[in-house]
Amino acid sequence: MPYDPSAFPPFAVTVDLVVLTVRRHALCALAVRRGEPPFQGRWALPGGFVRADEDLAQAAARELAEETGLRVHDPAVPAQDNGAHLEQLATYGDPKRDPRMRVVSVAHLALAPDLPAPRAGGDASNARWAPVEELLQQGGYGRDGEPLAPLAFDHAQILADGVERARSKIEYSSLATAFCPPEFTVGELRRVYEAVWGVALDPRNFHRKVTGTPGFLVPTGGTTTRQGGRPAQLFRAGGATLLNPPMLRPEV
Amino acid sequence: MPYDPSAFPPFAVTVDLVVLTVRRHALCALAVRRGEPPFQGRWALPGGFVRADEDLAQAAARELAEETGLRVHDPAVPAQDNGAHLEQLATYGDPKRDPRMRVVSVAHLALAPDLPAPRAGGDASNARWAPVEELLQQGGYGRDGEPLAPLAFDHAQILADGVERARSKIEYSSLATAFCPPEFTVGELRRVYEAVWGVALDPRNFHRKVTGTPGFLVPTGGTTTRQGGRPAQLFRAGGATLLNPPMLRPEV
DNA sequence: GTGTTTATCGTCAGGCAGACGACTATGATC
DNA sequence: GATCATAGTCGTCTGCCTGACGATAAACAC
Repeated sequence: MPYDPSAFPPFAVTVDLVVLTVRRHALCALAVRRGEPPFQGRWALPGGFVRADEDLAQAAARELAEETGLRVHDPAVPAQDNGAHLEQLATYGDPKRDPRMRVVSVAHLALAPDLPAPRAGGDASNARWAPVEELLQQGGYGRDGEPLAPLAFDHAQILADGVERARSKIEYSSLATAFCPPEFTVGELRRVYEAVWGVALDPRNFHRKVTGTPGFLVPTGGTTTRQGGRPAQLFRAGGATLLNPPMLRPEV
Repeated sequence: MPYDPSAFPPFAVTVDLVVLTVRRHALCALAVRRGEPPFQGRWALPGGFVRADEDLAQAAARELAEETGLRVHDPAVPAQDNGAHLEQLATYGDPKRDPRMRVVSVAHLALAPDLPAPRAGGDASNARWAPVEELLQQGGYGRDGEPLAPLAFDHAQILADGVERARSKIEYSSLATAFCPPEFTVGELRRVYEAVWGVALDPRNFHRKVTGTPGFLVPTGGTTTRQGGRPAQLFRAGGATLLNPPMLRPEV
């Protein structure tokens, strides 16, 4: 198959970001409001073109930094929590997914601790954290009375895929700690699982599981009472990335 | 961010295929020999350009049919085994991965039963099934005395990612049946797991596990002795796609 | 028949998870 | 200060699943 430059159609390649965080007991995603057609005024996932000299992961990290100020966690510095988790999610290339031209989008999934406030070029009204159920639900009205319109393009599908990836991945990996601040309690970690899965977990069994898994949590020695009640031990994420055996989400 | 056509660089988009099968107790991948530079004469994964009006999955299915004659299993006809399993794997877009131009490749993973013989445009010498260890190993000589050169482009990485995906996915899904003919025995299925994981499994525990998982296997009523020894029951793949609890590969 | 191969059924002990009781240590309220 | 509410932590018990492995069954080769 010769690589005749006239033999292949040109594509635009973008990265789209599913940025997830946990706020007020709910799994939330970052959404930005589109400023121009198509889908003008509708909410969409943040994203942008891949530049000529950029790798896909670089482009995703750049977009993430532009939208949130987050830096990407460097796997070479495991002990230091220096940013968000970022991984490639999937690629979407339906010929009609963008009405103007042929665009292939490489979606990425980012997991971040709760952040102060989104910034999209400094305009806060054009970026927000929204519960994923609200973004995926069609029709009706959001918490602020705004009518719920589906996300632009195929972004509802991308978001759904990203949420499902996150939900399944925290089962067998230590990725849930990416939603937590550098130091956190077992209860805070449990509330992350509960928000992502949308279920209630038994605090005692959860405590036994996460503290009994070698390398998952490392006690820092400190305690906190920021959640009220009895002071809780503080932990950092340990070096283990895979949980074996996994923590399976309850069925139904 | 305006979609000014002059604002984004044009990309070529290809699909590359990791086609896996099990032959003679070994996990094998389809490799094709490159006919022109770069990497002329080297082995590579099959693949090709995505056409202007094609979805990514369509392009991958078309390439798979061109290279192997396989049709893709239609999920809408679960009971009928009408082809191979095909899923998107990951996307590779390093700016230097192709020395000629900017190419983004959307890799797909295909799992197929053992096939008669590969065909690459009718020329058998330019396509072959090779054990994945041989394709991933650098230096030395293959079984036929041919010197082992690394796969072209970043295809060794793509192959490694595809193999790891297959190895982990048969843990928690019924996907291993995609390596089997429409009717198969428990022993044949076990040999698939053994080949993919490269380990030996206890036949008794394996039998208990797969026959005890509801919806995994459906007895057809027939038996066969094609493996020698006592006749074995024949099964088809059941409707279940997820195994819960999973069948974990033995550690180390 | 004897030996070999493969399939299939059973048994047993250990590990792990779900259900849940009990106790501890803080802040809030009266 | 006593009481209450809240959250954290330690145990116990039971049932399920798995790994290790014995035993039997049904074919073929000689």
